[in-house]
Amino acid sequence: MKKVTMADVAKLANVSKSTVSQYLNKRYEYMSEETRKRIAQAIEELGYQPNVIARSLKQKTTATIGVIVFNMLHMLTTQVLHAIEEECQKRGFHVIICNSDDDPEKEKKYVNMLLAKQVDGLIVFPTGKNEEVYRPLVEERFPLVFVDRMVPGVEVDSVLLDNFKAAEMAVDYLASHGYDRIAIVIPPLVAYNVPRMERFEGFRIAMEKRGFVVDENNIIAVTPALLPEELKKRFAKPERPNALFAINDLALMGVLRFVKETDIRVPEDLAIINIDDVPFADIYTPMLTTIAQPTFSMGKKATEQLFVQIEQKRKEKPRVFRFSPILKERTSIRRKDK
Amino acid sequence: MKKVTMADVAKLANVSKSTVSQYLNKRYEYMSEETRKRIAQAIEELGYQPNVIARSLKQKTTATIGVIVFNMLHMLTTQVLHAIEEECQKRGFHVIICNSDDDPEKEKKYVNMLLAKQVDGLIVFPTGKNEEVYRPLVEERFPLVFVDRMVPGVEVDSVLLDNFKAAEMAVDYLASHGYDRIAIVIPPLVAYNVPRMERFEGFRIAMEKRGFVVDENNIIAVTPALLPEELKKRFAKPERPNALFAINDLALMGVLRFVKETDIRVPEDLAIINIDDVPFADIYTPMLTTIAQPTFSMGKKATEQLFVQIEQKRKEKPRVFRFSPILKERTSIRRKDK
DNA sequence: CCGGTTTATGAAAACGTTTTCTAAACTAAA
DNA sequence: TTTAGTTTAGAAAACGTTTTCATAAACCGG
Repeated sequence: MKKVTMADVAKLANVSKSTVSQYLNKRYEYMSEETRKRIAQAIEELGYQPNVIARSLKQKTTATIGVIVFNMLHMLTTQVLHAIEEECQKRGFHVIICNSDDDPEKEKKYVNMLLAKQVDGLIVFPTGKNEEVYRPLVEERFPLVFVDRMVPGVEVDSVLLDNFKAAEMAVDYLASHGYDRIAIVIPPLVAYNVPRMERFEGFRIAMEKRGFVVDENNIIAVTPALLPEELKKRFAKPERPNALFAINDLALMGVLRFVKETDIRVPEDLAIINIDDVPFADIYTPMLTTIAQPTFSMGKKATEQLFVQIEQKRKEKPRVFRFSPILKERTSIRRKDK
Repeated sequence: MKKVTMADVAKLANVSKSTVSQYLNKRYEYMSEETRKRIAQAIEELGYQPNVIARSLKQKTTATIGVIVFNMLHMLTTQVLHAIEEECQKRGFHVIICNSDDDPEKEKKYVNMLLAKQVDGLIVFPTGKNEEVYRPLVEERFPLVFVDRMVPGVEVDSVLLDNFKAAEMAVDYLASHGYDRIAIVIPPLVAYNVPRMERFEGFRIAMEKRGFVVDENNIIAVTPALLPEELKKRFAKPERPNALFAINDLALMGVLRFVKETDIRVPEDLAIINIDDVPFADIYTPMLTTIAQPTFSMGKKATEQLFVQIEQKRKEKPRVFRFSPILKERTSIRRKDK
């Protein structure tokens, strides 16, 4: 049943395959009203569907892009993906989604598979490794954009949060509300995780700018699962922080779990702020003041940028787009006099 | 650069394309160690990557499946998708993701595009419409499975929550904890939304079984955004419910927002239970008792089932897999004596 | 009625594989 | 040495399009 081909249409319409092809590609220029009608009818009658694969082989273009993400379950991912899908939909493109699970090996395998599949471009939330995989791609001007993270040593159009600003926003907001003992809560620092490093650096710089010292004890850098434990230890020690800056939603969960297990009151005893707007922010008590990422705009931009690369083959120097974080003022922070 | 083809490899290795093809498909049977080595080396030397498109054209199989979801942002979707991706990854398949946005027209367009793209199978979270689109597919035995919802009038392998059981679980749990005035919170009822209807029916039946009457006032069927408002109205009336059963996470959000705006205490004045485990369930105060869907198993099953369809062309009668909900007992419900 | 334009169509060669069938080369037996 | 069988490898025809080029038909002014 699935076997009706262009040749069949041609036969039925009494024209050649070439003519049918013309018709399909809307090259009506030199085609009589008559034939056009006959073809249309033949197509209708046979329920003909062009075989996209065959066309792709000829045209070397697939109207498909690949997206590789390092964490499919993360909300940021979901939202950016949503925007990507939407933009592609507008252009008649399809999206193949791959989950590297933060494993550079998988990531590598996927980019190769996607290239073999002749995708027209790639949007990657990179693990941060695999420099040698991406380098040839940029050399070759293969359409590629990074989102959220970068790969040190590879220059590619990238769509990132302005992490410095986000961190600064956090400490400024806290400081201007009278908090002076601010701790940062962050997963373990690894050099290739650019946003993490940037947020940390941004924090440190903002603190210094404000004249605060960053006590080693106030850098809670531990894997999220261990966070409640670690925080408990920290709060057993003297000079308790009076504000916590959680670097992302996972860290926030750790913080919230910790808070729940103690009798610390928020915001009376402890202010909380974090990066990533979470869906329950205004349902939680107190409502959580967060620093949101403009996920939708980021996904849109990433896709748009990919398409400029796809369309104009010659490419200028890669650009890094930094998106401004958005402060969502709620009630987990309170004016407090020193 | 991207132009190295099998012919090039053949030339360099001094063999014919056929032989290279054999090699690539691991048909080593009648191939000397010698040639095998030469080919391997030629491939290595040229950095040859087979063109999957060309192969697909010949083999009429693309190692790609399409997934159409009606809501990309929903957590259920994300999690099921994650499992699907993982299962496909194991089998060397790719997944194209499309968001119908709960618009039957888009959904229809997408299934046609995906078919034209020659995907080997389709997993759909259907809007519930488009019977006429799916019917021919099942006739033709095209690999297809539905997830979460169904399409009335089309019999297809489906992976669904056991919605009756979920609803029953909710009322049983509530009832056995002494709650007797249970209200259901649910988006507007529409016939083609199968899970919604089933949950509602399940609720009604379970209530009757328990000897409770379902007061019309205790069916809060309104779009989630209007929920806080509507609940406020309901609680202004007499015979307030002492327990709320939210049919899904969106309804839950409405409930929680409502609770936050009033001084009703949970669980003292009001018990809450809902379907869909939410990430903040044990961070919220009180911790939320929920009825979780086994999303991962569902995604896995859907994919497995799709692959049995793909592999064995002849297909027995479609099966509906009902997954048992999982009660997550927490503290938003309390023993209470009448 | 005749060359020269237009206008409309078709033949055939790609695209890069897989696959079938045939042939060459080698081996062992006669 | 021939013969028959066994390995090994290649030629060529697909797969379903697009695209280039040639040419046929129709038109048209002189």
